[in-house]
Amino acid sequence: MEGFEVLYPMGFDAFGLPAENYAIKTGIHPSIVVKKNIKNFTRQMKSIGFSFDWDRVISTTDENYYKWTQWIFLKMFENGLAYKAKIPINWCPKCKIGLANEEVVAGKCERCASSVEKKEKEQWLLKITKYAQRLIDDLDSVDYIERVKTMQKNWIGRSDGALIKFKIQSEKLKVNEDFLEVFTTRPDTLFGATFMVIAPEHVLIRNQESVISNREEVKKYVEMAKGKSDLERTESKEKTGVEIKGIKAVNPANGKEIPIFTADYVLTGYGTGAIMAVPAHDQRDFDFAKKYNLPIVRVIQPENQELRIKNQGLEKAFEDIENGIMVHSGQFDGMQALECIKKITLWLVEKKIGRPEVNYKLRDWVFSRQHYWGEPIPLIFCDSCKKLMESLKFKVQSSKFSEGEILNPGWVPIPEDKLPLTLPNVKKYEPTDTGESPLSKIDSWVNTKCPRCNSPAKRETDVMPNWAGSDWYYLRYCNPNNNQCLADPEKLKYWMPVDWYNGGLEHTTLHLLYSRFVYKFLWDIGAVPKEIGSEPYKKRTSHGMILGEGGEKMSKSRGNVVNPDDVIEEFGADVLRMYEMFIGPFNQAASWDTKSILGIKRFLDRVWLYSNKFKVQNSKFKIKEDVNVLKLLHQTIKKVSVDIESMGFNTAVSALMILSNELLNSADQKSFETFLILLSPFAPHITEEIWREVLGHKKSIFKEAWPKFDPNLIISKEAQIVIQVNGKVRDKIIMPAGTDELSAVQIALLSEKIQKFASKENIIKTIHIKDKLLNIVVK
RNA sequence: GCCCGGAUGGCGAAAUUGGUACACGCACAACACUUAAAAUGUUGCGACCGUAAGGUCAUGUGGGUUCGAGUCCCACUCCGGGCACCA
Repeated sequence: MEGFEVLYPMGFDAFGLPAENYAIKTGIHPSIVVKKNIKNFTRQMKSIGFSFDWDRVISTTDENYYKWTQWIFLKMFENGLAYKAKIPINWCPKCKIGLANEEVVAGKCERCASSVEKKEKEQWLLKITKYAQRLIDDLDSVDYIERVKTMQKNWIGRSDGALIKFKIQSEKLKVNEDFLEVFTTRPDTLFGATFMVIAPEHVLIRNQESVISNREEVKKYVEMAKGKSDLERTESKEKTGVEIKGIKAVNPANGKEIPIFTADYVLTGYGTGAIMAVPAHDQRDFDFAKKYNLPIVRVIQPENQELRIKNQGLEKAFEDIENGIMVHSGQFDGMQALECIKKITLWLVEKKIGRPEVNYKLRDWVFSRQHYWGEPIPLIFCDSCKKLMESLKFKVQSSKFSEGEILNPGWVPIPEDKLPLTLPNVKKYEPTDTGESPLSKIDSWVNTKCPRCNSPAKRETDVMPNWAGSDWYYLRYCNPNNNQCLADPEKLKYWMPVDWYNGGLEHTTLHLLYSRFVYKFLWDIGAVPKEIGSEPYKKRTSHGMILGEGGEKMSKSRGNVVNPDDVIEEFGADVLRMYEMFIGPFNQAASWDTKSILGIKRFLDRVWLYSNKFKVQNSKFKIKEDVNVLKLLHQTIKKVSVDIESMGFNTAVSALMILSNELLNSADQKSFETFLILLSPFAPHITEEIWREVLGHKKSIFKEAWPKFDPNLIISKEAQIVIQVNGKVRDKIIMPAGTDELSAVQIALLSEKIQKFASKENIIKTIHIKDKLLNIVVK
């Protein structure tokens, strides 16, 4: 209605666990269920009146779509961004299947309640960490709600610090044998490191096994830690750990021997999987030191004398680096802690015991799933190619092999012209008892020929995670049926980047970040035209969830699901739409309340009733234009226009109601029509009906131009000034617009109500905000 | 535990940058219409004191900054989202 061409697409992304689990339960093939559900969702969305472009619908489970999802994976492989590594999966020893995190409830298998273990498995990973810095930096160039930017930045989690080497020596031999490397953001606290903690998975435990004197105890602890998820390991308030006896570390700053512990609050995935513990200045280390009675050495003192006295008790770690002075730190004593970070890092480099380092929390993306219902990974493992690669060793760089093949010897990509690699039919959808995908049971599919050397070879049987399809769908919407490439570059240039992307907040760190990564990769390799820019989405907003009555998430098991079909049946689609918009702020969760829906129904009923006056009296029904109503009408045009842009739908509806309360007594046809146009995006069905059938217009209301407000009609000649005395409201006086402070005070002092509290004599000062407020401060 | 949000009448909520707290709607009550009910319309509706005029107190809790705080700062409580294999 404002004259723009708008691409507003809808599609279906149905690979993943829910469809697969349904198939396991019912034996119906996921593709059949997915088709059925898509049909139903489409019918429902159409009945609500969404203005999607139904010619561009895509489905990530279609062969013609996932052909390109597989193509993207091949490109990543080719460019060395995909690699195989051993990654633990959740393993249920009784069911003999791998479990998703969601299927593990409090460390137990959701189906059989036995304890879940970690099992190492070779899986494909994507090097998203290579893009970490760009994913942070480019956030400055997009218009995302602040909350989303913050969450992404924290998730990627850049920290600047230092890598420090600690020598390890066996207690008996006193010989330097090994070393432990730690990453720390606080090298300034090095002198305060009184012990070290390593993750239970740390290689040091294996490497030093022969000299560890309490081997059994350590092993037991390591086993126990295997059963816990990262979340469980870090969430427990009570820290646990075991000292690794028989070896010690040496603090390189002061040469002191310090004990080494293993504790599950240190994770392998972050940093080096080992930390130097500085109990005086880190709360977790502090709690650990208290529990195991370890020395706590204060190396930073509060600068402020008062704070210093308050802090002497050492009941808490002192983490305030901004206001700290170094103590007990040799040549660094007396320095500002903040400044000391730089100095001590330089010193580490000089002494060759450390160096500056940037670390990210972000981990590489595990891209394998041992399931059936996903895109097959289009790679083939060939033993003879592997042997050839190994024999070539140093010559491979100048060879015909891609980076991916060099990185993953023996893995050969399927030629692009053989895509899509379609999912074969299976009879059973459960993963196998080895933890492999059910695809591994289909010999005719697994056994194949190497596309490179024609030797017998085997297909990869893992499939891709659900995210794979949704990483690039915005590109496909621009050109949904292209068989030659992802999407025609000219079409991409026309539509991309996405102007406005709305989605749930729960997608902020995973889907949103993954898709930005994949887009950047495609942009780097030229699969997406350079002109579009390095970010796929210009603007990102998020909506809240509609909860069931009583504030709980709608779910079948709770029996509180509201079916839109029923609401539409009883009240109509427009009432449903407007109720959801009116329910509360767009970005906040809201509970469904069937009672409140009546307000919207009454509102639309009144509109309908009023419109019929124009019909009955054959358009002769006419009332003089009322200046005040006209002013309100133009204020509402402004309000509704602004609110739609900022997604203040609840206040836009409220503004329309306020206008209707005035207008629907006295409106002439012209004003009423303007009101209808304002209402049309909210209630498209009823407004179109009135527009054409009642008012007799030939063209659709949606062909009308969006109304513009007249600024002259909004300006007021008078203003109500709130008069406060000492900040308390004592009177409200109407004054001519633009009254200055002096006159306002004079007028205010004439008011009896004000005279009770203020007079010329006791005024200390006055604060005046033009046309709004006057505050008189008295003694 | 860590990261990000939120808390305002009986209820959903409003309050564009610190400037009239509770707009709009629901529920409730009274009245009108009706034989009656529903629907519709009109009016009232934060708490306390007061016939009223008016006053005092109120935006999760406790402190602070300010002429003035729902809004800013500090500490805390509770609730929601995320924590990498639900998507």
